[in-house]
Amino acid sequence: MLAFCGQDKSSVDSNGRVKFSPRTCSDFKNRCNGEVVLHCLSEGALAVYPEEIYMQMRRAETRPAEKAGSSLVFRRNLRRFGSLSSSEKVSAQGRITIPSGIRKMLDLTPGEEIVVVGAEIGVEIWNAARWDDEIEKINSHAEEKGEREMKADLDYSEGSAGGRE
Amino acid sequence: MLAFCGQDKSSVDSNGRVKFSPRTCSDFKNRCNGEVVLHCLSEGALAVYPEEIYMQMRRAETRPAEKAGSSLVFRRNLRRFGSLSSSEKVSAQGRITIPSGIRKMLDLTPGEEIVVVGAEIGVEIWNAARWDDEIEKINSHAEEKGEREMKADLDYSEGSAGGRE
DNA sequence: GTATAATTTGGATTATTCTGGAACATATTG
DNA sequence: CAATATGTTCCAGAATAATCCAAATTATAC
Repeated sequence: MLAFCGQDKSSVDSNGRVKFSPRTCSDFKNRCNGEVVLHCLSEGALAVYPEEIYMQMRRAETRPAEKAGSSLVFRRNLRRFGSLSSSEKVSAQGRITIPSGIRKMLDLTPGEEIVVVGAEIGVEIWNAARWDDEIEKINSHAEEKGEREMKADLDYSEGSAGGRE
Repeated sequence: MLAFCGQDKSSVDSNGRVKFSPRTCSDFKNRCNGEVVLHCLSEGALAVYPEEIYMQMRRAETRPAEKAGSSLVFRRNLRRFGSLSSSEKVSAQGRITIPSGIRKMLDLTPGEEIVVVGAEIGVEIWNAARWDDEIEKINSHAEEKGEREMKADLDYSEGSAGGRE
């Protein structure tokens, strides 16, 4: 059975909390016993990853201390992941509290309509309006890519009489 | 005997559910005991694949966590497959529920006329009007390709008297 | 240092939606 | 024409979502 998939509409409660669907809850329960990392993405959503997944993501950075001494780009990268990530635990009621510092940044303030989106390795929490923009971008990109593939298929047959294979 | 072939007209019930034909039901029963993955395609239909088929499709992605940390394209890909896919089980009555989040996106809202189309590795659920457009596109593409092939065949014989082979 | 207030957290209750199944109607085949 | 298989509709039970409230912890002021 697929983990971390689908979309769930929800909202931020008056205390800045979000409740996950039962599906998502059990996915987190199974994978990491509810131990997650919240990470603020530059595209404007809050990623929620099992702790282990986040560790893998950061393990990609090797020898950070050495690089940090000489590279501003690298220091800013450490800073970005450090300041915009934090550990949380999904509560017994299946809720997490969004850190107040990043609520305004992501339009996830109390009362806002949100969408919890599966991303295979974890989920993402989007402001509903922002998600509409994002899915539109994703779809139009995929469409354009498809159109180009169809065009290439026609051009291909022109170049090789008898067709492919 | 061919699996996942042909077309069946049907409709979406008041609760957003679709009933498969007995043929399609037994195809899913045989292949995957009814465990399927629904995936929203960019061309505007809902693909229904046996879970194993979908897993093969996605196994192409290796080391997803590491790539996700540094690539927007990669994150959007995870997001696309994650948010637009979900596990379902064909019920004892041969029905599946279309996730509400993707109903509007695909014009598969309650009451809509639909067509369940065989696609060899699984089936696709199309809004009836959209399916008419799609089959038109498929046919005209094939026609155009045929025309170009015939033309290329002429050009070929021009260059080498005696024809090919 | 203590008491009060405010904020946060966890839980329980109520209302709504969803799911599965049964019953009935329709179509098809022998 | 009858019998079987299929499609459709409707309803009851269950699961889920939303709201509200109480307890606890923290912060602040005196």
